[in-house]
Amino acid sequence: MVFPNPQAGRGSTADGAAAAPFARVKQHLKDGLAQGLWPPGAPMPSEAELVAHFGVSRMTVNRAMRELQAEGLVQRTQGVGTFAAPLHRVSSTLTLRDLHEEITARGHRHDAVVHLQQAEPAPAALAAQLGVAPRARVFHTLIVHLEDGLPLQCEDRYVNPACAPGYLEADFTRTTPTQYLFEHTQLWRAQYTIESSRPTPQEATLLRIEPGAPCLVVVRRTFTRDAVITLGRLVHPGSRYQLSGEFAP
Amino acid sequence: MVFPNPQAGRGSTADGAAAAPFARVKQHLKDGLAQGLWPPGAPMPSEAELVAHFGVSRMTVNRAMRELQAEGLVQRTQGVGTFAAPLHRVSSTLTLRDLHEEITARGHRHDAVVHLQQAEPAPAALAAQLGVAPRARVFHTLIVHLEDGLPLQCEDRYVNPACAPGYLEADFTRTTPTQYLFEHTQLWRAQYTIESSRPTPQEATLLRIEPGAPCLVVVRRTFTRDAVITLGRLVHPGSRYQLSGEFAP
DNA sequence: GTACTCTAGTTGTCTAGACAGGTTCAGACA
DNA sequence: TGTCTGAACCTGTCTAGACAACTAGAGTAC
Repeated sequence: MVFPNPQAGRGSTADGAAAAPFARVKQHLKDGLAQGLWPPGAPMPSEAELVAHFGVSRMTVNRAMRELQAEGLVQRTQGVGTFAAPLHRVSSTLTLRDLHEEITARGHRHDAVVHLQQAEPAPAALAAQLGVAPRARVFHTLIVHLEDGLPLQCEDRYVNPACAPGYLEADFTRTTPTQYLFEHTQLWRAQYTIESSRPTPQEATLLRIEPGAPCLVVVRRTFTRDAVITLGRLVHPGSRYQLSGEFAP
Repeated sequence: MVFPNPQAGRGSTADGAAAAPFARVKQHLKDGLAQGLWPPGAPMPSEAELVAHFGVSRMTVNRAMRELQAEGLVQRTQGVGTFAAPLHRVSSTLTLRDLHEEITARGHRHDAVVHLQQAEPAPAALAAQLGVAPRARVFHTLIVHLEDGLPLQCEDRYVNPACAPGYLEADFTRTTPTQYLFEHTQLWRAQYTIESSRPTPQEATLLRIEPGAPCLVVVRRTFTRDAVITLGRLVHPGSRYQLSGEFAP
């Protein structure tokens, strides 16, 4: 079994020798993987080998390996061994932040205009998606969010009354539905789709964009352990909004 | 300090008592968090308390807590304690799969039409983004991917020749640039943005859509540890393509 | 040749104890 | 009143050893 040079690609001191055992072992393995010392699928040193090589206890080596496995860098099989993971897929944690947070984090002003906040009978298709009886009353809000006065998001949202009975009394000029639902429901699971499409005529008017302008549309459904909490359609002018993310091993 | 009922919300047997110590402790804590027993910011039991309550060793409790921290469910501060994490952000791992994989996984046929595969001098702006000298030669491909004969993605890509010298010789009707670069470079970091915009006239023609049709545009940059590997603009007709993802604690 | 058993090697898990480093707060002291 | 000190408590880390579960391959009996 081969070992990468612990000094490669880093400063000369304060790491290879003096560092804590766990950090030393884990960094050594990450370095080796980054350098391509163990190509995808290749067997990596066993825990016993690393114990002997570093003079640390097996628990320490085991923790390093377990964390690399959690990070998707290696694959382990009991009774067989540890192998460098086949190439990391380009994936990333995409965070759908609360819009209020996002705008204020940019140092801008967030305003919300509530166009609709009422209970109404759900059409059959919507009722099915929310998991309520057809024609049952559901809560409906239509809110436009502005960043420094410019419309950034049109939020059309239906809420299951059973999950958030007080939803119609909330003041959505002071808090966002996202935040309200976070605080008043037990969020358990969320689904979303992201697509590009044209706004409806109403959305175009509310967002003050031309009717055919491309929009980034996020449809989000959130669930408690058992029921659907809310179904939201978030429409953003393509010219004013983009999602971004990053991935690193 | 309070403890949730370990049986709540689950089947009656085979878990609370017989399960392995580590799994038992971790599930207990996750249950309590899911039930809202420790609201965001509330102090959770200390390791010593959990050791006494479960009759396990501290290493076991520590591992459970450390993993919950890695999952973002709790926050820990040395000398202070462990606290339930403030609101779980709705975040999710968004996987940008290789398009070939994605199409074949749906049971459809994938074809690629290579419109351009050549070296050309990089304009200043592009050179800066790729980290090469202005007017240096870079590799350029323009490929349209089709799903069952229908254009699904227009892939306009620039590649740093230093990272993938053989790029121009690859047969991109048989493999995708994404896959080629995965196999021939040391991917280290990736950035992407997702936005909605109109296609360029050329893209509209290649994708066989009307000029003003909304498109989902993903711009992706990938890096080795030191250099930019590639810069790609992936344009998808909004009517034919959407991203989706899911989040669960 | 086939089927079985045994063994060496590997990861998975757990324990009991130890020390280090950090925070908080009460109490002593000036 | 203000400041320092020390105790109590917390997490962070590491060790040495143990047993369990699993796999792959060598060897053996049929």
